[in-house]
Amino acid sequence: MTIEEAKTTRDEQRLRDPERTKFEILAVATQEFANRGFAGARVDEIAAKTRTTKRMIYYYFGSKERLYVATLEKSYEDIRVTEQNVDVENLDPVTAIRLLAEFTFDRHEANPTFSRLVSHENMQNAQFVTAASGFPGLERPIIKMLEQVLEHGRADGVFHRDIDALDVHMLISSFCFFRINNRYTFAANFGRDPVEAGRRSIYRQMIGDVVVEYLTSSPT
Amino acid sequence: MTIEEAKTTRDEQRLRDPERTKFEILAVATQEFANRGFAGARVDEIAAKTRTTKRMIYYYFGSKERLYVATLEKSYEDIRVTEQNVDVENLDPVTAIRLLAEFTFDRHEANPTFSRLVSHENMQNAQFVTAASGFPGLERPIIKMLEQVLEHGRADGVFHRDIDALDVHMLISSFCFFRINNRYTFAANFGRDPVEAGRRSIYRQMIGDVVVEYLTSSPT
DNA sequence: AATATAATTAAACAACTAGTGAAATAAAAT
DNA sequence: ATTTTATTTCACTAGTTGTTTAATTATATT
Repeated sequence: MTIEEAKTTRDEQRLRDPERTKFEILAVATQEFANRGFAGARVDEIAAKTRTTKRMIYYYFGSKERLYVATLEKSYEDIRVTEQNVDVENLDPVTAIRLLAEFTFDRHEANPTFSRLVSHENMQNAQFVTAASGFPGLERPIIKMLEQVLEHGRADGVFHRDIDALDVHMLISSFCFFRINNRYTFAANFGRDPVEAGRRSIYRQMIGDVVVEYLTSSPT
Repeated sequence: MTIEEAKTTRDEQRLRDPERTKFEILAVATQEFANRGFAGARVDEIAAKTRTTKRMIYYYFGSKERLYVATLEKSYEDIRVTEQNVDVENLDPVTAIRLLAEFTFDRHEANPTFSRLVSHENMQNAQFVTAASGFPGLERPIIKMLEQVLEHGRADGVFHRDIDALDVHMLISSFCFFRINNRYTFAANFGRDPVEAGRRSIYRQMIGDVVVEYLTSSPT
């Protein structure tokens, strides 16, 4: 269900739908928190962008902070679900690792909201992500997949680097994250918008090449 | 002059020192804006952490926004100065590019404040960096150096990739930036703090290897 | 030394913001 | 038919926050 669906479907059958109300609040709040951060977001503004009222936000979520945490949890859960749909089981390691890199590349581009939430969390030392340990979606499927591909690649003798899944993930994520999240200052500083449509395929191939060349090369 | 110097030197000779007052406000404001962002920072808090009063901030900087822009300008200028002190003129291209990568790596670690300011700027679509065009420090020395090294490397036949300085810079910066700025969520999500002292040399070498292997490998 | 200028302090203002309380309404569930 | 639950309205508080008015005093100038 998208926000638009939730909005348009409303009132057609039921005048009251707690699930839909909660969903809409959460969806709007996610956008607001992603765009302005926890401190910058305004409860009144979130309420105004929903079909419901500020009072309902407190009715269902209790406080601005609990609403914020709820958006974080939902966003992490969504990422986990997305990653579960990737399958590189039967591919050769080089193809598989490139595919995982491209998947992460696409995910960042398709869902900048998540990256923005993450960025804001880091700017406040991840206080809410850390506080809510037992956070759902913390075992990220992508890591398991990377581990298998790396093991496979080493067994086949095509990967020669002594590096584990977490660091490969960091290498891939950093590039994809930076391209999306630092788009504006990069464009302002260097006169090149890295998210410009025409350059997309260049960067998508680039991160794949970077990872493949690194893993397949030998330490000196 | 550091903040500490400005604080301790104060009052020894003169009770009033506009330059020192301005400097201290700017230094404290930079920390506050870097830590909390423009919206999250509090003028009262900035004032409280200086030796002077809130009124002086308005006396010298006019508004919170102009103070913020001043910290941005100062920070960019500092980076430019730092980059000007790098010299890779007489090194072979592979050594030079690795040195530039390591320089950027070190710079991010030594100055997380700048990265945080940049991150916050991006979260608000770089509205202030963009607005203040004619911004000082926008021609970054590192780009010129990368251009020369890349040209040299291609002339020598050791670099085979068709990639320009800006994209190499993005590859290097993204890794260094992510390691520092996404430290907290990365640690919370994956149980590994990428800024932990013991892992520093691994990542420092890794970004060098990644860039060198990518540039020296051939497109397929 | 007298005066003017610039730096500094103290306090107040006005707008904003998260959260609450209370009361009323009515759709759904029982 | 009755109870429960979801929803709206709206005024209000208590605390915060960016900004300003006015008075004070150190330093520079004449």
